[in-house]
Amino acid sequence: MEDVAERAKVSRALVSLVMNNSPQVSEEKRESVLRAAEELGYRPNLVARQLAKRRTQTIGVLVDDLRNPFFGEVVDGIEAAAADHGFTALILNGHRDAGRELDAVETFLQSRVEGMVLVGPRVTDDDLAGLGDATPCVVVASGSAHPGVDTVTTDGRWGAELAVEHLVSLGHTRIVHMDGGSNVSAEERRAGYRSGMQAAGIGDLIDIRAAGDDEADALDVIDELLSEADPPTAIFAFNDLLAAGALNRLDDAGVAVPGEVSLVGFDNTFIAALRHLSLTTVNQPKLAMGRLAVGTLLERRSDGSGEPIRHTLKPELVVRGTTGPPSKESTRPDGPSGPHRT
Amino acid sequence: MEDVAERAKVSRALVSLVMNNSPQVSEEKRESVLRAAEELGYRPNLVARQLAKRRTQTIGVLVDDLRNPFFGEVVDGIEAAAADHGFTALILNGHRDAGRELDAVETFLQSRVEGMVLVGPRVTDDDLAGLGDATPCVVVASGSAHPGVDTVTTDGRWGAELAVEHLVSLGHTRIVHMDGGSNVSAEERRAGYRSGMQAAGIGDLIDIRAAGDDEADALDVIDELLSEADPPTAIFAFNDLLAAGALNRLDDAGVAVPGEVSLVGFDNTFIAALRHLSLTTVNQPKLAMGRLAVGTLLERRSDGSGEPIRHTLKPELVVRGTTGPPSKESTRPDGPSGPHRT
DNA sequence: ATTTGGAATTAGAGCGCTCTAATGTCTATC
DNA sequence: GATAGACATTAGAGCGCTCTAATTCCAAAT
Repeated sequence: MEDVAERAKVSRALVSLVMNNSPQVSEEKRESVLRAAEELGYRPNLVARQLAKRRTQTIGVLVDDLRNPFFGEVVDGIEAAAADHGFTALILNGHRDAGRELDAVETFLQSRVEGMVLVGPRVTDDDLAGLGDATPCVVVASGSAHPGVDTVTTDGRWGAELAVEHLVSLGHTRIVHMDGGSNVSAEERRAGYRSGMQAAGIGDLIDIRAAGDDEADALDVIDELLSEADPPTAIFAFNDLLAAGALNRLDDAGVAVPGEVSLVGFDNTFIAALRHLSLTTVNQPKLAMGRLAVGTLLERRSDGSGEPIRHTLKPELVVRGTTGPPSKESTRPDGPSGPHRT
Repeated sequence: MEDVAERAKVSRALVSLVMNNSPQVSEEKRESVLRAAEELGYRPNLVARQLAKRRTQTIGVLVDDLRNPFFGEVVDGIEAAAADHGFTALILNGHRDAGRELDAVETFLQSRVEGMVLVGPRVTDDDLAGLGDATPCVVVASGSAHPGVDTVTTDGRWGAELAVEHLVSLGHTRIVHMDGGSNVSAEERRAGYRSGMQAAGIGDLIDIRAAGDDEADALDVIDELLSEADPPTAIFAFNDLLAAGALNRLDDAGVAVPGEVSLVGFDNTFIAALRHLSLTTVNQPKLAMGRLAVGTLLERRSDGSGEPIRHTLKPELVVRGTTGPPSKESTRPDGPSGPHRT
């Protein structure tokens, strides 16, 4: 910069003004500075600028797992919205691990991001407690009750109820939920599954199996289910990836879907839409969630403190090919309408 | 920091030493500084540190498309290796657009990353020319002839030959290649398809259709192929996503795979492994490529200049369920062995 | 010719840290 | 008791930029 100033025969300050294209610099000087910069291959140092400005124009984006296409889409929404407002999104990967997430958040804080959005984080509210105050923070897809952070979620409970309702309307009663394990969203969807079952009068058939949120997590559970005397006629999986894993295993075992078992996922990632999977699932508006998250962040920045913002979007059911009526022999005599007593 | 120093009754310099856990500070002072920092909620400012150190300990990672699971896995490898060496990976998204990629690279440069790895970039060598010298740069998966950048690729030509060979060995001759359009890797795979066809003595049947690298890019091409008088018995797609799109469309049209048409993808992303797709494809060692890229970067950093490094990994064919022998009526009378003359 | 006001330009301090060189503090040595 | 050497600590400059306040410049108004 010094060199540029010298070459253009102006002061450092003037170079700075040009670089920030301030309107109050004469055309003549502007050009001469630009030329000098060009000739010297000068590239402003963002680090120094950030320090001097005490602004980084940066938001931190923490992603739970880059391999899950769900997150890719949310991040796309975030980046687009961030760019619209002149912010750069700094993406870090949580690798499905709360500890690494916390490290990432610490990195964000030390990097002085002007806000951060955590997409599907696994950290607890307690962890969040110490952090949310340092900089605005919005949690996407996971939800949080911590008053210091805002949230953008889809109503997982509602979504789960939709799934159960759909299965029930097809005639299913023995509906198992493969849950999300330690995933933060798991509880909500579990609750939706429960209330859906209860609403259908089959609360006594509630059957939840601990699974997870990755393909591999489905394998053991499916094996277990198939080995049982009275396997379910329908499975509601925590997410699409888990459902895909289940589909794999069911296929291995020669179980027809939806002939013998119906299957519902969650997220509506692009893999669910693949014709050959054709997975019935619950849609989350991923792009919109990303954009909304950034919107919320900026709102909070200007607004300062106040009540935590809780955006809850309504998911919707997307019926595809993995759900159908239960096969004859596995339907219960009294059907799905009346509650079952043992 | 000032405050911490004051509170701990030491100098700013000492606080700095503690924060970088230098060995040459007494246990007593260390604890008192740590305590003061804790009490004040002090968090070192990475931006200032980077400026003062004139090191950022950061590498820039440019990803072509976060939605393609291929990239997610490569990035996982990069991050792991970067972390091993004390670097933070700064991820930016190219959104499948050369212009945005260039912006991202400019951001990296201004942020003074100590190296960058471009994963599947679409920028041309000319664009790279001005940038590679500013900081070490390795291109992954796309390849580059520019002497200023190193590359980590799989041998796309070889992979394409494997695919063609496989199809030929099954008895196919009318093998169409749906190419990657403007994707940088497209040319190599095209060349492999060509030489594979020629090696099999069916060079006259070479048939390349411009497609792309996303699911949606497959639709029109499939429609076109199906409307032709003499549709192919096999399709070799640029990548898994494109193959998945093709599969969708073929399914729509009621064309059996592999009954009527065989299909081969490229990348071996996790979607290819889904049983219901069961896509025959060409594997790229994604994690290894990521790690290797970082290794190469660090090598270059210490080594300084020299010959460009070109790591070329051998891909391998993964045979799954979308390939089989051509149906009787569509096999040519003279079979796949002898060249065809018209 | 002098004043005045506005625009263009610049000097210089400061952002929060690190780093070198200098200083201070001990113990071991003669 | 003086000196050296090792270690712990600190002063202060500097990283590359921005920002405020001050200065310079110039044309219009007096």
